[in-house]
Amino acid sequence: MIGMSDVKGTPLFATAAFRLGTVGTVVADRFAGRIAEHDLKPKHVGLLAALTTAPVASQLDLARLMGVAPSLLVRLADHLEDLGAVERVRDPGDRRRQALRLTDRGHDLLATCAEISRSLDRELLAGLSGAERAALRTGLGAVAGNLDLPFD
Amino acid sequence: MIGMSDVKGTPLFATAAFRLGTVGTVVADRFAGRIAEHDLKPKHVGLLAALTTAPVASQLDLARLMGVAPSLLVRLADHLEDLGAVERVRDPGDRRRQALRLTDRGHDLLATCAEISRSLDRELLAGLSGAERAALRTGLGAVAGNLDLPFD
DNA sequence: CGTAAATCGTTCATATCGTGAATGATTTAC
DNA sequence: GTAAATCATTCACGATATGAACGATTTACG
Repeated sequence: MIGMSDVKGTPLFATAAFRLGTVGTVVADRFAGRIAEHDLKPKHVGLLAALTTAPVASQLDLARLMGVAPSLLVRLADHLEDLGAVERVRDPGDRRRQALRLTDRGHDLLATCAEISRSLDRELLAGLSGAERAALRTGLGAVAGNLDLPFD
Repeated sequence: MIGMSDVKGTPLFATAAFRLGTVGTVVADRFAGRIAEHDLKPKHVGLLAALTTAPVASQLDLARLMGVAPSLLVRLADHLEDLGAVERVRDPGDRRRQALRLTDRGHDLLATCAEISRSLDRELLAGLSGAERAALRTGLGAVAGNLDLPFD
């Protein structure tokens, strides 16, 4: 009976890949709508968040971490600098490198985004038990690990 | 002691919103990479998939279902028509309406995408027990429901 | 040493994607 | 039977991400 299960295979709608892709996209869009009033886009928040795990990092390292082109990271950093959320500091040991540093305002903005995320969670997770929420969270964490995403 | 829990709140990285947004985005990107050789983008697959639940539907209905502008749906349908995956058929009862119908080739393409999704699942879910996978799937289904996404 | 190659940040041109406004054909309301 | 609404479509536009080119700096190595 080897291979008896999955003869037809999981239907497309039921795959984790399909559900993650569709649900993730609309969640990201909704998140984008809420942070727009703070002049932020999801990638800006991703950059701010990356700076909390790697307090100071070169722009190129950050670009690789986020999986975006270096030229894009420049513009993200420019915008965050305009907002006063990050500062560029030349690495004295290697003057090519621009390290990004979170300012107090950057921390504040990040705290605001965290509150928005929690508020979004209340809507997304409505009707789920505590155990179900925990299972979803750890499941997402495991998938993130398989994708080499830098989560805690 | 009202409000004692969540004094600091769930950290941003641990929120479902943040994890869904980030993980979902990279999963969607990876999926996009795999279907590219078939001349498809995620939205094309979404349209094909929508046609399996509503076998024939007007383009405007489909646009609303997918949450995209009607003008975009025209271009998605154009491309799928070029690929021979869908046919436009005028509704005889209301000749303004163009109904989209999946062709055999469309069904084939969708089956290919389903196989790609299952293959992606094997990577995303590596290391998760059967129970964990099931919990993740139902959790995603529940979130999809809270977002009014049309899943089974 | 000193020159060649690599690295980092930046700018720029370009491709792509999604939207909203305008248009034409058809249908519905009154 | 005329006016308003609906559907599909085209078009111009904004926004986003990329890769190529460039200047400044650093590293490798004859």
